[in-house]
Amino acid sequence: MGASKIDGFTPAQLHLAEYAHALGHPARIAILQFLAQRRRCLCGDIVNGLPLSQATISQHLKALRQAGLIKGHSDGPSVHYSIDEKIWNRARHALGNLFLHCTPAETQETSAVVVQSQD
Amino acid sequence: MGASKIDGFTPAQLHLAEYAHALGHPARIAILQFLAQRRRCLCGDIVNGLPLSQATISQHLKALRQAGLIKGHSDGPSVHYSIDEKIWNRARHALGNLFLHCTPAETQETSAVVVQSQD
DNA sequence: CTGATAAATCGTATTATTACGATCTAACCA
DNA sequence: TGGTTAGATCGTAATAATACGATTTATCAG
Repeated sequence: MGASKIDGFTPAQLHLAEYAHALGHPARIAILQFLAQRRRCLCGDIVNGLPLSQATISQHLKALRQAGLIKGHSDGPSVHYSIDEKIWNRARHALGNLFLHCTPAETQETSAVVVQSQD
Repeated sequence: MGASKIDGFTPAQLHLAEYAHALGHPARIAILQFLAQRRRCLCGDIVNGLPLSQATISQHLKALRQAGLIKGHSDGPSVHYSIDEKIWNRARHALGNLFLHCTPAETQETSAVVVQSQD
Protein backbone atom coordinates (compact mmCIF):
# COMPACT_ATOMS: atom_id res chain seq x y z
CA MET A 1 0.00 0.00 0.00
CA GLY A 2 2.49 2.62 1.05
CA ALA A 3 0.67 3.06 4.31
CA SER A 4 2.03 0.90 7.09
CA LYS A 5 -0.17 -1.33 9.17
CA ILE A 6 -0.20 0.03 12.70
CA ASP A 7 -2.25 -2.49 14.64
CA GLY A 8 -0.50 -5.50 16.03
CA PHE A 9 2.60 -3.61 17.07
CA THR A 10 3.47 -2.23 20.48
CA PRO A 11 3.76 1.53 21.11
CA ALA A 12 7.46 0.97 21.78
CA GLN A 13 7.91 -0.63 18.37
CA LEU A 14 5.98 2.17 16.70
CA HIS A 15 8.03 4.86 18.42
CA LEU A 16 11.28 3.15 17.63
CA ALA A 17 10.31 2.83 13.98
CA GLU A 18 9.28 6.49 13.94
CA TYR A 19 12.63 7.64 15.28
CA ALA A 20 14.57 5.38 12.95
CA HIS A 21 12.43 6.52 10.05
CA ALA A 22 13.29 10.14 10.77
CA LEU A 23 16.98 9.20 10.71
CA GLY A 24 16.57 7.21 7.50
CA HIS A 25 17.67 9.85 5.03
CA PRO A 26 21.19 11.22 4.47
CA ALA A 27 19.93 14.80 4.37
CA ARG A 28 18.31 14.45 7.77
CA ILE A 29 21.45 12.85 9.18
CA ALA A 30 23.45 15.76 7.79
CA ILE A 31 21.02 18.29 9.24
CA LEU A 32 21.29 16.75 12.71
CA GLN A 33 25.09 16.72 12.51
CA PHE A 34 24.96 20.31 11.34
CA LEU A 35 22.78 21.26 14.30
CA ALA A 36 25.07 19.39 16.67
CA GLN A 37 28.15 21.23 15.43
CA ARG A 38 26.72 24.70 15.80
CA ARG A 39 24.51 23.83 18.74
CA ARG A 40 21.85 26.14 17.30
CA CYS A 41 21.62 27.57 13.83
CA LEU A 42 19.48 29.29 11.28
CA CYS A 43 17.53 27.39 8.67
CA GLY A 44 19.43 29.38 6.06
CA ASP A 45 22.75 28.04 7.33
CA ILE A 46 21.54 24.53 6.66
CA VAL A 47 20.32 25.45 3.20
CA ASN A 48 23.77 26.87 2.43
CA GLY A 49 25.48 23.84 3.89
CA LEU A 50 23.60 21.15 2.00
CA PRO A 51 23.20 20.47 -1.73
CA LEU A 52 19.43 20.72 -1.64
CA SER A 53 16.93 23.46 -2.34
CA GLN A 54 15.38 25.60 0.37
CA ALA A 55 12.01 23.91 -0.14
CA THR A 56 13.49 20.44 0.27
CA ILE A 57 15.45 21.38 3.39
CA SER A 58 12.28 22.85 4.88
CA GLN A 59 10.49 19.59 4.17
CA HIS A 60 13.20 17.55 5.92
CA LEU A 61 13.14 19.95 8.86
CA LYS A 62 9.41 19.39 9.08
CA ALA A 63 9.91 15.63 9.17
CA LEU A 64 12.47 15.94 11.97
CA ARG A 65 10.17 18.30 13.85
CA GLN A 66 7.22 15.93 13.52
CA ALA A 67 9.32 13.09 14.92
CA GLY A 68 10.16 15.47 17.77
CA LEU A 69 13.91 15.29 17.28
CA ILE A 70 14.34 19.00 16.64
CA LYS A 71 12.55 22.18 17.54
CA GLY A 72 12.43 25.61 15.94
CA HIS A 73 12.43 28.98 17.64
CA SER A 74 11.37 32.02 15.66
CA ASP A 75 13.67 35.01 15.87
CA GLY A 76 12.35 37.81 13.74
CA PRO A 77 12.02 36.64 10.18
CA SER A 78 14.40 33.72 10.70
CA VAL A 79 14.15 30.48 12.66
CA HIS A 80 16.73 28.94 14.93
CA TYR A 81 16.69 25.16 14.92
CA SER A 82 18.12 22.94 17.59
CA ILE A 83 18.00 19.33 18.72
CA ASP A 84 15.24 18.66 21.22
CA GLU A 85 17.20 17.03 24.00
CA LYS A 86 14.21 15.38 25.62
CA ILE A 87 13.01 13.48 22.58
CA TRP A 88 16.56 13.00 21.34
CA ASN A 89 17.39 11.15 24.54
CA ARG A 90 14.22 9.12 24.24
CA ALA A 91 15.32 8.07 20.77
CA ARG A 92 18.80 7.34 22.09
CA HIS A 93 17.47 5.11 24.83
CA ALA A 94 14.96 3.40 22.56
CA LEU A 95 17.65 2.54 20.05
CA GLY A 96 20.05 1.61 22.83
CA ASN A 97 17.50 -0.84 24.15
CA LEU A 98 16.99 -2.32 20.71
CA PHE A 99 20.68 -2.95 20.35
CA LEU A 100 20.88 -4.19 23.91
CA HIS A 101 18.19 -6.80 23.41
CA CYS A 102 19.04 -7.79 19.88
CA THR A 103 22.81 -7.94 20.11
CA PRO A 104 24.34 -11.35 20.85
CA ALA A 105 25.77 -11.85 24.33
CA GLU A 106 29.46 -11.56 23.51
CA THR A 107 29.09 -7.95 22.44
CA GLN A 108 26.32 -6.83 24.74
CA GLU A 109 28.33 -5.24 27.55
CA THR A 110 29.03 -1.94 25.84
CA SER A 111 25.64 -1.38 24.30
CA ALA A 112 24.12 -2.12 27.68
CA VAL A 113 25.72 0.99 29.07
CA VAL A 114 23.93 3.28 26.69
CA VAL A 115 20.60 2.74 28.41
CA GLN A 116 21.83 3.33 31.94
CA SER A 117 21.51 7.10 31.98
CA GLN A 118 17.96 7.96 32.82
CA ASP A 119 18.31 11.76 32.98
CA MET B 1 11.10 12.57 -6.81
CA GLY B 2 11.02 9.67 -4.40
CA ALA B 3 14.63 8.94 -5.21
CA SER B 4 17.07 10.49 -2.79
CA LYS B 5 19.97 12.62 -3.90
CA ILE B 6 23.16 10.75 -3.15
CA ASP B 7 25.92 13.14 -4.12
CA GLY B 8 27.02 15.68 -1.58
CA PHE B 9 26.81 13.28 1.35
CA THR B 10 29.61 11.31 2.94
CA PRO B 11 29.69 7.50 2.81
CA ALA B 12 29.25 7.51 6.58
CA GLN B 13 26.09 9.56 6.28
CA LEU B 14 24.78 7.29 3.54
CA HIS B 15 25.47 4.14 5.54
CA LEU B 16 23.92 5.58 8.65
CA ALA B 17 20.80 6.57 6.74
CA GLU B 18 20.66 3.10 5.19
CA TYR B 19 20.78 1.37 8.56
CA ALA B 20 18.23 3.74 10.06
CA HIS B 21 16.00 3.31 7.04
CA ALA B 22 16.04 -0.46 7.50
CA LEU B 23 14.96 0.05 11.12
CA GLY B 24 12.28 2.56 10.12
CA HIS B 25 9.30 0.25 10.03
CA PRO B 26 7.52 -1.42 12.97
CA ALA B 27 7.39 -4.77 11.21
CA ARG B 28 11.15 -4.79 10.72
CA ILE B 29 11.70 -3.79 14.34
CA ALA B 30 9.43 -6.65 15.38
CA ILE B 31 11.27 -9.07 13.10
CA LEU B 32 14.62 -8.15 14.61
CA GLN B 33 13.28 -8.52 18.15
CA PHE B 34 11.79 -11.85 17.13
CA LEU B 35 15.16 -13.00 15.78
CA ALA B 36 16.89 -11.79 18.92
CA GLN B 37 14.57 -13.77 21.19
CA ARG B 38 14.98 -17.07 19.40
CA ARG B 39 18.51 -16.43 18.28
CA ARG B 40 17.69 -18.16 15.00
CA CYS B 41 14.31 -18.98 13.59
CA LEU B 42 12.36 -20.01 10.55
CA CYS B 43 10.73 -17.53 8.25
CA GLY B 44 7.44 -19.28 8.98
CA ASP B 45 7.79 -18.56 12.69
CA ILE B 46 7.94 -14.86 11.91
CA VAL B 47 4.93 -15.09 9.61
CA ASN B 48 2.98 -16.76 12.43
CA GLY B 49 4.18 -14.19 14.94
CA LEU B 50 3.30 -11.04 13.04
CA PRO B 51 -0.02 -9.75 11.68
CA LEU B 52 1.20 -9.58 8.10
CA SER B 53 1.00 -11.89 5.13
CA GLN B 54 3.79 -14.23 4.09
CA ALA B 55 4.52 -12.11 1.04
CA THR B 56 4.86 -8.94 3.08
CA ILE B 57 7.10 -10.57 5.67
CA SER B 58 9.29 -11.90 2.91
CA GLN B 59 9.56 -8.39 1.51
CA HIS B 60 10.61 -6.97 4.88
CA LEU B 61 13.13 -9.78 5.31
CA LYS B 62 14.57 -8.85 1.94
CA ALA B 63 14.93 -5.23 3.02
CA LEU B 64 16.75 -6.25 6.18
CA ARG B 65 18.95 -8.62 4.20
CA GLN B 66 19.82 -5.91 1.68
CA ALA B 67 20.83 -3.58 4.50
CA GLY B 68 22.99 -6.46 5.74
CA LEU B 69 21.39 -6.60 9.18
CA ILE B 70 20.21 -10.20 8.84
CA LYS B 71 21.25 -13.28 6.93
CA GLY B 72 19.40 -16.37 5.86
CA HIS B 73 20.56 -19.98 5.83
CA SER B 74 18.67 -22.52 3.78
CA ASP B 75 17.75 -25.73 5.54
CA GLY B 76 15.78 -27.94 3.26
CA PRO B 77 12.71 -26.12 2.01
CA SER B 78 12.83 -23.65 4.89
CA VAL B 79 15.18 -20.81 5.75
CA HIS B 80 16.70 -19.97 9.09
CA TYR B 81 17.16 -16.25 9.63
CA SER B 82 19.50 -14.65 12.08
CA ILE B 83 21.01 -11.26 12.84
CA ASP B 84 24.31 -10.68 11.05
CA GLU B 85 26.55 -9.73 13.95
CA LYS B 86 29.17 -8.05 11.83
CA ILE B 87 26.88 -5.57 10.11
CA TRP B 88 24.70 -5.31 13.18
CA ASN B 89 27.68 -4.09 15.18
CA ARG B 90 28.59 -1.70 12.40
CA ALA B 91 25.09 -0.23 12.61
CA ARG B 92 25.35 -0.11 16.38
CA HIS B 93 28.62 1.80 16.25
CA ALA B 94 27.43 4.12 13.50
CA LEU B 95 24.32 5.05 15.46
CA GLY B 96 26.32 5.25 18.66
CA ASN B 97 28.63 7.74 17.00
CA LEU B 98 25.70 9.79 15.77
CA PHE B 99 24.29 10.05 19.27
CA LEU B 100 27.76 10.66 20.65
CA HIS B 101 28.38 13.62 18.37
CA CYS B 102 24.89 15.05 18.31
CA THR B 103 23.97 14.72 21.98
CA PRO B 104 24.58 17.77 24.16
CA ALA B 105 27.50 17.57 26.57
CA GLU B 106 25.55 16.96 29.79
CA THR B 107 24.26 13.63 28.57
CA GLN B 108 27.15 12.48 26.42
CA GLU B 109 29.03 10.26 28.88
CA THR B 110 26.87 7.19 28.56
CA SER B 111 26.37 7.26 24.84
CA ALA B 112 30.11 7.63 24.45
CA VAL B 113 30.57 4.18 25.89
CA VAL B 114 28.63 2.51 23.14
CA VAL B 115 31.35 3.10 20.60
CA GLN B 116 34.22 1.79 22.67
CA SER B 117 33.92 -1.88 21.76
CA GLN B 118 35.71 -2.45 18.51
CA ASP B 119 35.29 -6.26 18.18
C1' DC C 1 7.65 -38.91 -10.71
C1' DT C 2 4.00 -36.89 -7.70
C1' DG C 3 2.41 -34.27 -4.07
C1' DA C 4 3.23 -31.33 -0.25
C1' DT C 5 5.45 -27.64 2.11
C1' DA C 6 8.34 -23.30 2.67
C1' DA C 7 9.68 -19.27 0.96
C1' DA C 8 10.61 -16.07 -2.82
C1' DT C 9 8.89 -13.51 -6.51
C1' DC C 10 5.32 -11.37 -9.61
C1' DG C 11 1.64 -8.31 -10.47
C1' DT C 12 -0.74 -4.64 -8.91
C1' DA C 13 -3.28 -1.13 -6.21
C1' DT C 14 -2.55 2.37 -2.98
C1' DT C 15 -0.08 5.59 -0.54
C1' DA C 16 4.33 7.87 0.86
C1' DT C 17 8.59 10.14 -0.18
C1' DT C 18 11.65 13.11 -2.46
C1' DA C 19 12.70 17.10 -4.96
C1' DC C 20 12.12 21.70 -6.75
C1' DG C 21 10.03 25.97 -8.76
C1' DA C 22 6.68 29.08 -7.51
C1' DT C 23 4.05 31.31 -4.31
C1' DC C 24 2.56 32.74 0.18
C1' DT C 25 3.35 34.54 4.88
C1' DA C 26 5.45 36.94 8.48
C1' DA C 27 8.71 40.16 10.25
C1' DC C 28 11.63 43.76 9.58
C1' DC C 29 13.43 48.34 7.64
C1' DA C 30 13.15 52.62 5.21
C1' DT D 1 3.00 51.99 3.06
C1' DG D 2 6.33 49.57 0.08
C1' DG D 3 10.19 46.66 -0.41
C1' DT D 4 13.17 43.03 1.38
C1' DT D 5 14.34 38.90 3.54
C1' DA D 6 13.58 34.24 5.73
C1' DG D 7 11.08 30.48 5.81
C1' DA D 8 6.94 27.70 5.10
C1' DT D 9 3.65 25.90 2.02
C1' DC D 10 1.57 24.68 -2.55
C1' DG D 11 1.57 22.25 -6.75
C1' DT D 12 3.40 18.73 -9.15
C1' DA D 13 6.31 15.13 -11.24
C1' DA D 14 8.88 11.06 -10.49
C1' DT D 15 9.94 7.30 -7.76
C1' DA D 16 9.84 4.34 -3.55
C1' DA D 17 7.37 1.77 -0.13
C1' DT D 18 3.68 -1.11 1.69
C1' DA D 19 0.55 -4.79 1.41
C1' DC D 20 -1.45 -8.92 -0.36
C1' DG D 21 -3.27 -12.57 -3.60
C1' DA D 22 -1.43 -15.47 -6.91
C1' DT D 23 2.21 -17.81 -8.78
C1' DT D 24 6.71 -19.72 -9.03
C1' DT D 25 10.69 -22.06 -7.24
C1' DA D 26 13.07 -25.29 -4.48
C1' DT D 27 13.26 -29.15 -1.45
C1' DC D 28 11.83 -33.06 0.69
C1' DA D 29 8.70 -37.37 1.38
C1' DG D 30 6.52 -41.13 -0.54
